[in-house]
Parts: sequence; C-alpha cells; structure tokens
Amino acid sequence: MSAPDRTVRAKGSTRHDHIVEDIRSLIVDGCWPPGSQIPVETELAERYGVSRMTMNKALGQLAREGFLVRRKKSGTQVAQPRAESAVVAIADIRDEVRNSGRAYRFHLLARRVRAAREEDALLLGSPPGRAEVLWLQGLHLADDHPFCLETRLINPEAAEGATGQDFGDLAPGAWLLEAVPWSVASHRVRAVNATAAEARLLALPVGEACLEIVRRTQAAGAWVTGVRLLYPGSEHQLVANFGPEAGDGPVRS
Amino acid sequence: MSAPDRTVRAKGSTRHDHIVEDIRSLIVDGCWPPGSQIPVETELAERYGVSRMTMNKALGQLAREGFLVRRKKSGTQVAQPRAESAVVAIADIRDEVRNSGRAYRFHLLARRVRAAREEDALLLGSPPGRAEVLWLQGLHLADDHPFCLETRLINPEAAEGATGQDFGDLAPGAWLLEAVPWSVASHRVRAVNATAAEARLLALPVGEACLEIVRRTQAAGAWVTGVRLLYPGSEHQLVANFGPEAGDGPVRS
DNA sequence: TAGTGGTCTAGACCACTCC
DNA sequence: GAGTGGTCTAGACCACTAG
Repeated sequence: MSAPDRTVRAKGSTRHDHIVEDIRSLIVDGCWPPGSQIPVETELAERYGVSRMTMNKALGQLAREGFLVRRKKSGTQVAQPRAESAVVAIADIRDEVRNSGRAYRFHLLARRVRAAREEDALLLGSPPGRAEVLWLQGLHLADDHPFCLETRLINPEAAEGATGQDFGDLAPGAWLLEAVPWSVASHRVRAVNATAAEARLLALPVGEACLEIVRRTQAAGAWVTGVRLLYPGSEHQLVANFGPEAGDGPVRS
Repeated sequence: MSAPDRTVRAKGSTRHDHIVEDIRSLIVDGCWPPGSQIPVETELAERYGVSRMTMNKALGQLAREGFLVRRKKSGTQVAQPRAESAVVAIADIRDEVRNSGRAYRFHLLARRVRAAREEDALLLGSPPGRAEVLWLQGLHLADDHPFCLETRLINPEAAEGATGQDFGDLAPGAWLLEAVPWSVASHRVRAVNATAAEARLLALPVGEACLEIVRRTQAAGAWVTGVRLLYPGSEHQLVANFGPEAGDGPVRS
C-alpha cells in the first residue's frame, strides 16, 4: 500500500500525534512503568499500522518530552522521573494585564537622553561605552493601578527613530517590537526589596518584596535595549504546568 | 541517487540541523528581513541539495522556534518579532548548588505526621480532606550556609514508605523521585518578605525579599507532595536565554 | 558483529487557501 | 483551480553500542 491509510482518526490530529498521545497515556497511567523496555520501532510501527519513520517521529517526540530514553542497540525505555526542575513562562505585560480582565495603560514618568553611566551596566550587560543612551521610566497600569515599574535603556543607534518617539502612552517595548527587526534576549529573575522611590511609585510599603525581571535584548550583535521590570510580589506570579522533563509547554501566567 | 550524499558537513550535525542554522543566521543577521517571503520548499530543497522532506523538517523546526511563519498557498515568511515573553528554567536545588562549585547538604529541621489543616491548601492545591499528612521542614545548604528553606507536605498514601523515612540528610525531593513512579507538577514563583522565623533560619534580616517557589506534584490523579522553597533574593536568580518565541531552549540558572 | 535508533530519499496524496 | 505546506510510505545506509 502506497497511499496513507485514511481510516477514521481522532479529529484534527495527525497519525504520529495520535500515537504520541496513546503512548504517553500508557506511561502516565502506569501501564508502562519507569525503566521498562518498550518494543522496538519496527514492531510498534507494525502494531500501529504506520511506517517506521512515522513511528520514529512519535518516539522521538516522546523522547524530547522526557517520557522515553532511547539508546542504540539497547532500545527504548520508559524514563525515570527527572530532577524536580521546571520551566516558567514570562508573559508580555500587556497580555498579562488583559488576560486578568483589567484595562491596560502605560504611563511615562521620565525620559532623558544622556551619556551612558557605570550604573547602566546592569541593563546593558557590558561596561558602558561613551555612547549616548535613551533612558526611560514608566508605569504599566492595570485598571489605573500600578502593576509594574519599567526602567529602560535604549541604544539610539540600534533603534532608529527612538529619540524621535515620546512614548507618552506607548510602552517602549511595544514600539521596539515594531522598530527593531529582530531580537535575542536574556532574562534574569530575582526578588528584591522595594526602595523608597520604587515603593512610592508602585504604591507599596517601603521594603515590600518585588519580583525583578531584567531583560537584555540584542540584534545583529549590538545591544538594543535593556529593561528592568519591577512587579509587586503580592500581585505577580509566574506559573507553569509541566510534565516530566519540561516538555509539555509552559503555560503563561 | 538513492543513498544520502555523504559529503563533508559540519561535525556532529545532521543535514537538517545544518540547514536550520544556516537559515536562522540569515534571519538573525538581517539578510532575510521580517515579513519577507522565502523560496518554496521545493526550491530550497534543490538549492541545498536535499529532499523535500528534509527541507520540510528544517523549515518546520524554524517555524516551531518562531523564526518563520508558514501558511499554505501563501508560502513561508520570516516572522515578525514577537511579544517580549520568555521562558525561565527552574533548576534542581542540588544541581544548582553543585554547579556553582559549592558543597551541597540537606539538613532536616522538623518532621511531623499530623492531620491536614486549612493552611495546607497552599501546598495541596485543594481544600484539605481529613487525611493524615507528613509535614517536613529542612534547609538546603551550600558550603554549610543556608541556601534554601524547604517546607513540604507528603501524602503518605500516595508515597509508600514515606512515613518510614526519617529524611535526616536525604532531601525529600530526592527520595520522592525514587519512590513515586511519575509526576506532573505545577509551579508558582513569587516574591515575598521573609518572616521572622524564616529570616532566622536563612540567616537574613527580617523582611528580606525572597523568591518563593511553590510546586505541587501529582501522580495518577492523586496529590503526592507539595513543597514551598524559599530562596534569599540576593542569592538566587532564574536565568534564561532565548530566541524569538521561547524556542531555543532555556538555560538553567 | 549484530541489533537498534538516526537519518535521508523519491514519490505520493491530501487539505487548505489565495486568486 | 492551482499552488503550497503537511504528512505519509517503503526502502535504504549509517553510527553507535551492547554482547
């Protein structure tokens, strides 16, 4: 038979997706306990009535998800539970606010074009050169209540037109997405105590624990922007649901 | 030609991996700007000297990573930059300490078998039943210095043998990995101020900002364990490096 | 050395979508 | 309707590794 077998299948799912789900449930339900040997590709392919390559695709995906361990010659085993690691997703602020059913607004607090300083290294990731930077501070508001304090540096050379933008109520992050062709970034998440100035802006008691997210973005080798986001600890949390290895796709908070 | 072309290739990489890297760099370097149309599969396959399926695999991976957007009939385009979301990895505590070059040790502070209480709902994720729970508190130490305070509840019915374990210097998490066949978990990360008791145990000033990670683990429908990990904010951070969509694989802190 | 997974090919059919 | 991506197949070769 050359043509694929078009028998009824779970709606909207491909052959290998169906197989993946089937085998995953065998593992999760305990029918295939950890460490047990499972049949070789060729036998499973025959059993499911698919070609070996389709079965390989399914088993490969399960291995990437951490449910299976595959080794040549010794075959495929059900994986042992992994270390208790996980993956947490950081959502976009605007989406985050809107998903919680509140109205989103950005309010610019300050805007300056100035020479780079020593203290900027936190957001730049490298010792500051002699270049000029665009420095911004603003509040993300949820129902007009402080949700997140943003402090940002922008490299005017990499982000063309940035100095011409006033960012009055357009969040710099949103503008940059349009203006800069691509980005690779690094994140860092910490807990910090709010300083007096930060507490005032976020309407918090001084010293309140806050979640600090520092993100540095690059494009074509040059740094484009660095941002520090400060969330009140009580209002914000990162959430993830996951399977064994970190596979199943993190759920955004 | 039926056999694959075994000409020289970048060491340790497959054909489609090589193509993925090549096209990704074309995009990141700006040769293929966002929104631009790229050649159809068949032409790219010919250009790279591979079969259409191999090219499909490469383009599919780039699409999963968020670099490309593929639509039938209209073809494949370079993706526009996404929202500034990201994915952060939570590492296993022991690995985390060891990776920082310090000696790891677990020290049990308290251990109790008692009835479930209202306050346990945080770690159980559901209102407590009338069942008994195993309650533990211990410190993870890095070079004998407090690194993380762990508070844990274990369901003795789901984790057989738990009540017989004393956990004197074996972290409950490590033991559970061996004892319970599988787990699905949810995570929550917040910033909190250390209470007086927590501050004392972690050798911190009262009110110091801490990173709180709450993890609930289930197996076969029943809750197995819930744990609250408290890290001094100054000592701990979550780190991720990523491409556009959240693809490139988060790096553990 | 034999068995297993990893990868690749050429060809095919289908579903979707834009024209 | 025609072009594109999505998927599948049968067969093949290779690399690795356990016995």
